[in-house]
Amino acid sequence: MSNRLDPSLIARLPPFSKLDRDQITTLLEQATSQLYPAETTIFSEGQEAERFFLLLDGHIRVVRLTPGGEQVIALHIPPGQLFGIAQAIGRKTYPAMAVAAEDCIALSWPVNLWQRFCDDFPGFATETYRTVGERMGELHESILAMATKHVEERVACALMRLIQQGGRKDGNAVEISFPVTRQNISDMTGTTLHTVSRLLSAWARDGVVESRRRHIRILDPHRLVLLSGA
Amino acid sequence: MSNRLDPSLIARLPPFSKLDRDQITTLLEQATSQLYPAETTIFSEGQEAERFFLLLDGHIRVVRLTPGGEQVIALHIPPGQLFGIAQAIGRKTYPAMAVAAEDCIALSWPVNLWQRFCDDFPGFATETYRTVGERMGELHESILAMATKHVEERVACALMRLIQQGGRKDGNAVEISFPVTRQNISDMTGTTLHTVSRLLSAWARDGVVESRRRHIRILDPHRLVLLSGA
DNA sequence: CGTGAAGTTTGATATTCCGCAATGAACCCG
DNA sequence: CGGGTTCATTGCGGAATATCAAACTTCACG
Repeated sequence: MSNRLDPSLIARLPPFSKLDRDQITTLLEQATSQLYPAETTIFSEGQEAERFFLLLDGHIRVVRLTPGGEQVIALHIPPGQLFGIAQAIGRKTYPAMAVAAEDCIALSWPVNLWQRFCDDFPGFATETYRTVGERMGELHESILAMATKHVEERVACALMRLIQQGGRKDGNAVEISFPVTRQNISDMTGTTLHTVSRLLSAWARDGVVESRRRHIRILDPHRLVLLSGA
Repeated sequence: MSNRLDPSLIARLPPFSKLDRDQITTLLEQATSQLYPAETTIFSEGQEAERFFLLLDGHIRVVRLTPGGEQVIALHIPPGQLFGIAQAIGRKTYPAMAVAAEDCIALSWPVNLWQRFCDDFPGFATETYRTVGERMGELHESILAMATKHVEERVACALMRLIQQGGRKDGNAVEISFPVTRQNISDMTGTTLHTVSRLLSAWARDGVVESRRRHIRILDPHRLVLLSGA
């Protein structure tokens, strides 16, 4: 809960990019900064939405649970984005669970500041609604993929989404910059970790990917696109 | 494009329920009213969002198309709700296609009035964001169902969603009040019309449903809930 | 009416993918 | 450095569901 946050941390991020130095300072003074170790649950589905968050570093998994205990990963939040913004969609409770995919640092503010931010900070409201729209687009894409594509294509799509949000380029290859298990990928695509494992093995044989435990590199992104059946 | 619209048409609908008579009148004077015959495409995915809509009567299917020409029904819009509200999610183009599931009547306004509505009409912005939130919730549910449930359960869920939005009660039974084909249901659930047909036949044998061409009645809603694996 | 189009049913066959089971490799921590 | 835990691999059999094919109903419309 440091109150020595550097304005440069957030000055360039879209929701705040139009603000002047003073506004940024005000904003930071009211913020709480916290480290969430990997696999921490930041908030749960249905829980009262008491704060909203800005992810500074790391990646968040947005997860929904079934009554039967299975889990589905609906989205990933990349650094620099707001999350836990139930207020933006007229809710008083969080619509899903947020889990730190790796060690994460996030700022957060109490909900009662939400309206203030929207009113006082030009571009804040607009940008958050754009974010909501983008996430809705991603959900749409997921549904489309689940409804029309075969497992192999869906898994390829999932990998592509992952590298789009957390891809470290390395020559021709791309590595997913945060830890991902086979189980995680199966939770994104509605399959089993077995099937994912088999697919990755096959792709590794063909030189499309390479994978260590919890880490995946795509050696031939182009071939992956083909496999995704775009 | 009548300008003799009765204020009572919309005065009670959530987005406008807090407005006084004069405001409603102003609002209606600026609106265009139009009939969209069944199966009409009201707007297409990617198209410039020039107007936003309020559905007065009928049901809308929100559809996405794959490059391969398959279609997926992501949502249904019931009467009384806004749709085509790309502005609310920071977009300049419609994110999906809207098709009239039956004869529909809708009001629409040019986008340049959107900001005015948000500023001038108390509750309008809030209500639209609530709507966006609800639709996001539905997309989440779809994803959860597609990822974790078997076809039979998914189809049962789809029927339940349909009766929730367009269900005419009739004693113990419920009838879906607008036309639905096997193909439509398969487009909602990511199956084939063949499988849906088989399931409905089986359920009809068990007395759970009854169906004519393009119309489905649920005779035993409780059994359907069980089949949905809630 | 009669004809065609759209929607539905059903069977037979094909295939994908899951579930189960067991082994093996990588990592953490004391 | 050893022991346990988490994560990954692989084979096999079987169930769920798609695909193919054909006949049948219902309806709209001339």
